[in-house]
Amino acid sequence: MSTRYLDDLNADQRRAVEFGDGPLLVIAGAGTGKTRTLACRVAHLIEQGIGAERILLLTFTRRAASVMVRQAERMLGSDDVRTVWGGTFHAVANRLLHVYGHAIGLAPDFTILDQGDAGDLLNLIRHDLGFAKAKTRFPKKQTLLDIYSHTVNAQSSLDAVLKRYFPWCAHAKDGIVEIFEAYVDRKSAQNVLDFDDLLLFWKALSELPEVGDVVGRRFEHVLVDEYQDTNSIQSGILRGMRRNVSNIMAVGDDAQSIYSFRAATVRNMLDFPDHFSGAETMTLEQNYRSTQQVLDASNTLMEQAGERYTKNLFSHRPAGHRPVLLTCADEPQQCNAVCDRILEHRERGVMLMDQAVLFRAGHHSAELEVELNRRKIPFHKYGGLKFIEAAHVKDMLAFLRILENPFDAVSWLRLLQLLTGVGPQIASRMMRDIGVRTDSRSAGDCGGGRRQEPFSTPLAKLRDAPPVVPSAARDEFEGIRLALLDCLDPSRNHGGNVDGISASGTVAVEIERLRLCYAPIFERIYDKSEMRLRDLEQLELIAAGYQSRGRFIADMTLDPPSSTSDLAGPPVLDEDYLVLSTIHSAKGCEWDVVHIIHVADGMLPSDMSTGDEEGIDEERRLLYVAMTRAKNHLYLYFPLRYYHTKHRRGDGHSYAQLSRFVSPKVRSYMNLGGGTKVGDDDVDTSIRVDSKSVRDQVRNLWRS
DNA sequence: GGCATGTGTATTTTT
DNA sequence: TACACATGCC
Repeated sequence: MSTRYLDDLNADQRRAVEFGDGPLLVIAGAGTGKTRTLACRVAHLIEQGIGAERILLLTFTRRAASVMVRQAERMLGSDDVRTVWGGTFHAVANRLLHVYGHAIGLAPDFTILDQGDAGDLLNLIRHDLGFAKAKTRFPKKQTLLDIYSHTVNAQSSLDAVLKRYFPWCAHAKDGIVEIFEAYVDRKSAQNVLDFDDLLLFWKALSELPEVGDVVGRRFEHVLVDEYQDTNSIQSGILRGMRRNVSNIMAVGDDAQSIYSFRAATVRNMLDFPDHFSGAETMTLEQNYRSTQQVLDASNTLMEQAGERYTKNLFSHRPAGHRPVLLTCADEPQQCNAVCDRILEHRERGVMLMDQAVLFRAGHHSAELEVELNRRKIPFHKYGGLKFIEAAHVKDMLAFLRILENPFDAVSWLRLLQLLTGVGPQIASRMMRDIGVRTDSRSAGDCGGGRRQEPFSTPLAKLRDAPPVVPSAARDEFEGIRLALLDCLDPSRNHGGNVDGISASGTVAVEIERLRLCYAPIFERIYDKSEMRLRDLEQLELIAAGYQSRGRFIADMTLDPPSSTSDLAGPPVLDEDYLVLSTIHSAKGCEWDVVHIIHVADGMLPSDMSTGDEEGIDEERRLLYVAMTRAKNHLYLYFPLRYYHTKHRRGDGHSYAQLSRFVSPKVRSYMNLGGGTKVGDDDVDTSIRVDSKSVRDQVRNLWRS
């Protein structure tokens, strides 16, 4: 028996791995080997004779799950581990609901609305109910979705959510209620679930008397990563899942809780002993990632937090370099400084892949990206706008979603409106013609869990009694119609659509077919269609790896390709590239060299979050997360001056202030430096004063 | 009435 | 840059 992997653990980690039955909470600081501990736990459980398929490993991203499974695989030297149920709450919910959803009246061919789709649906309702032209200001689709989502995820009343987080929308409460009602109805009529529904339905499922027991007992052990970033509904799910079997291990770090906008709450960690009786708690404090210098600065940062945290990380790694705070004249200089440092490290042998640039908001890297391109430094960007959010990619997925779920009105609406002369009204009429209901009354019978035959539904009507089409759109519509029908034609498609499993390679074939009819529309609507066409080819390439259309669509929705340039061209294996990432997306990652840019008040903390203490505390934790990603070298960059063209006020620039988090005490653990070797004479340090008016001036940049 | 087109404006973080 | 809204065209 090869238990060699246990020898690599320290005493605390080992206790966690070898913990017996019952609930366990592990408080694991940054870089304390959390991932390895979880992976070992998985390996250990399997070695103890627990079937891999009886282990549920809930992580924050799909990638985290697969990393751990691979590690466990290596430890055991076998691929037994593959059948572990690993993934995000949402992905697991999707999988379980396909199996057990019928128990709560869900047809198994439901499709999932991503954030954009959900917003579109809300917007549609907002228009239908006449709130778009109301005299009083009414919340927009994104705000509506945020309110809805927060209410669901925090499991709290609409009143409370409005009052606490959206006070400026409180006046519209009645209308919001009306919209939410319709939203719920329409989703059910269309056989679609949004992200929140996945959790909501899973929770309901887990709480059912009989099926809930079956679902819960299916898993002997439940392991949860990043517990500090779970929300109330997720905690409810876990309690539902552990009514009969009490084995649960949750791992988290209260100092790294950065998802309160998704209603995540540290309370889940604090309340763990109440939620799971008999729970034990352990703490991991030895950091293996960073040098003591990086930890000193990070620990000091957290000392200022409103709440005191009990952990203090220590490292036994040999002394390294002090973090560096670089003051730059302005943003262009910041870009130069970052590039210079990156290349310096590269020349000293640090691969680009072992370096990362981190920032608060997706667009903070815009200028840097231009400079990187100019200097021909390859990079992949994580977070921010994604491949999947591009209009043309969404169009193609809408085609596929209609094939999967012909009642998906959001997708129909999207597609039909691509046609010339077809807007919301005509599209709705056409949908009614083929039996896709846009209102709240259910069209198909979704109860009973019986799968719809592909041709018993709108697609049959599309084939046998096509709707009337405006003449300008006739040709293009006919193209779409034939393409959709071709995709479902058994003679062309190796048996077509049986139980959602199409014959091998069919999804890719479908995309290829659909692209034919989409191409002319595509070229009419979008410019730069060359670039966009490549995206569609890429989509087809990804689809080639899938057998089931349903799986493909679900994966693209729940776990879309995270890096924009992942898809830019054919992947070259030994290609070296720099990582750009939002801090949120950098969670759980580590790099040899970390560059944090825009460490200025208004950026970090974001002035969107400086309203209350809690918000500011979370921003501080964000900087903490960013800093603790560094293994050996940590750089913080701060531009003194921001140029702004948008609000033409004064001379077009204003002075920023160093982030309030980088206090004198924190600075005392850093080396201070100018941004660039060239052009330092441009820096007028005398201007850097603690003046209120300066601060206000900066704020005016983003406000008003 | 309904759609295409132009203009202005606001842009955190993600499953 | 993408979206919401207003205007003008069929």
